[in-house]
Amino acid sequence: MTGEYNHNIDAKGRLAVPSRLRDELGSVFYVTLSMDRCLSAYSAESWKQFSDRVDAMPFVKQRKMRPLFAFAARCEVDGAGRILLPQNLREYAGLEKEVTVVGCNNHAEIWDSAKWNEQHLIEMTPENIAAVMEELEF
Amino acid sequence: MTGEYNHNIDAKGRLAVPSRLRDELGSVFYVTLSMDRCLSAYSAESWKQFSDRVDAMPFVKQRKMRPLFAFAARCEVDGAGRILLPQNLREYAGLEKEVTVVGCNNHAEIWDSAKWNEQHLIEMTPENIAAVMEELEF
DNA sequence: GTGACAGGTGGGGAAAAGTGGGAGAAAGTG
DNA sequence: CACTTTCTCCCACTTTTCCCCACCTGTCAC
Repeated sequence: MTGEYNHNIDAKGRLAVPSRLRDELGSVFYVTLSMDRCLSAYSAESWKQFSDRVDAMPFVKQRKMRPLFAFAARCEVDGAGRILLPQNLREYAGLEKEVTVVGCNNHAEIWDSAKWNEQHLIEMTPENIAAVMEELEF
Repeated sequence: MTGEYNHNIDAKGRLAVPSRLRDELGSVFYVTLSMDRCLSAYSAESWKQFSDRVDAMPFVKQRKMRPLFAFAARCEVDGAGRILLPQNLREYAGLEKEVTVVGCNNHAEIWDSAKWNEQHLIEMTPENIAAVMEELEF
């Protein structure tokens, strides 16, 4: 998944899934908390991979993963290509109205646009790109 | 199972099963004690897995598992999608009226809402999420 | 320039979920 | 055996959700 997409959350908490990402996310996918106070969306397939992996962990370690499930939402896209984001997730990520959806290879991230713009500035410098490629090792 | 759901226990000790979890828990499931003074609900299927596993343990070890069975309740959901929580379980978890049901991948947890809100604050910080994902290596 | 189409946005109404309470059945108690 | 208490099934009400339709806007083709 690639690209940056600006969308608005409407009064009911609905967010349009960018059409370019719709195929890759599928008609039912999962959204959960992520670092940097943003949300991450995973296709049903990669969510299953993830949850199977947690299932295989020892009991005590499973408990630590609790927040990732407790605050995850199973989202079904409606006829107009939108999902309903639960209020607790919106609050966590500080989503009010303007939202940026960011393609991140195996998942998509959902940011408050203002917050993304800050992050964006940091990440989009030649210096940072150089640093990133340094880490690539191939 | 995913998500956070707030419900009220009524005067008769009944609790509505969140509709999003109903399919996964099934029409008959098991509720028992858990850590952190909350209750855990397991689908009939995963309860059987669990009890089979205990069955396979050496006798002396089985005895230690006794409380998990002694205080477990087999719950049947009624026509309105509710279960009846036995008083001893409610007392253990300090459930009065406001209750939060939390999806935890392979089971659901039932918390007193006030207690969950405290836990919630700890688990839902970006720092904690970052630490959790660190452990995942996903 | 204009029409057609696709993507995105907004809102109303039917359906479902959640909540509360009453009456009859069952179980426990003196 | 009578009485109380608990459980369970049923119905009614309120709130929320979600499904559907309509509109708006930008893009592309002609």
